[in-house]
Amino acid sequence: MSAAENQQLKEVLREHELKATTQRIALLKLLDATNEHFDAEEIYLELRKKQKNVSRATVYRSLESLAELDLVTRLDFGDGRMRFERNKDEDEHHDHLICEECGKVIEFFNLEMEAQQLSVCEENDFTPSTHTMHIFGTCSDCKKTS
Amino acid sequence: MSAAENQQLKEVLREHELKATTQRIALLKLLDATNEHFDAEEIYLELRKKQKNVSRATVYRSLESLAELDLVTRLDFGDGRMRFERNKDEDEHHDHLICEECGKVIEFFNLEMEAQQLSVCEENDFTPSTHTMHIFGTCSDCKKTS
DNA sequence: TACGCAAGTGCAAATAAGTCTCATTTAGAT
DNA sequence: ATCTAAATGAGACTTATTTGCACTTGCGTA
Repeated sequence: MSAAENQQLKEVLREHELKATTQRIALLKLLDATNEHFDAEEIYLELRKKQKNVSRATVYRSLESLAELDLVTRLDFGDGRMRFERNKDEDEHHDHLICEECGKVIEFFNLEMEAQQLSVCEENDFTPSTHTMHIFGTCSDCKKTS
Repeated sequence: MSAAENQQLKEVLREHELKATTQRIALLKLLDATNEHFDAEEIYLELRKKQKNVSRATVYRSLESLAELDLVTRLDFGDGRMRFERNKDEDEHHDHLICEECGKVIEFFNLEMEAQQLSVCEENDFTPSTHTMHIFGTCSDCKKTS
């Protein structure tokens, strides 16, 4: 509810030439406040739970605009729906470990891997724009349980 | 049309405890013969074009069984449909460079990258099963054109 | 502070990819 | 040649996402 946070998000939106609507602000605030990787439906339900009136269509459309402007990132874990994470400031790219049992997502960054990616691109005269590296498997918690 | 190829594919299927149906043989033969990364609909249309009678449901079901047995690999390039490639013999895992302009897919293998992945998994006490590494960007041909 | 209008929203209908049901067919063991 | 579990075809269904269109709202301007 912080007015300061609202104000800041309004500015972020305007800097990117998007109208600062209550729906978009609520959406950004939600993503800012979580470490989870929500899908569109979850975002929709969370916003509703918080008494924000918003429609599914708006959630999808907002996420699209925000992703285009790199304010959020689309994540595809291969299970048929897109997930979204807020692009915290201008921090470094990270990749994901995804637990196939509990769905937990662990973020990681590996400099050497990034370097290898660039070298692969050079070898193939390929100009990279983005990349995704997902490792699927079993997390430590789930190993204990099983 | 080679009877020898048919025979070989029949055996492959049987070794994996799948009935060697004409549909599955045609599907495998198609994937064997191409370097493209077809999606289910494309596979369906290609088979129809070749006068093979097969239904969409069978394409999906066959691809599922074949993927489970590692005879084909599912590829998710994040555009909302799964693509498939034949798992040539028992060769090494490879990753993909995907041209965002022409859709071309270049396969690569990088030993150092695979090693880094394992080390990331260890650091996080994570047991990997599979991974995907996709680099999106512009291929050399498309760079020339633009 | 009120006005205008393009940008944004809500709703419901439309798509798109993939899955499921069930009656019919077929591979392959006997 | 016969039998039966496995596989298939047709189409209905599901789930995620997109779109058309009438209505609303930010926000620049008077």
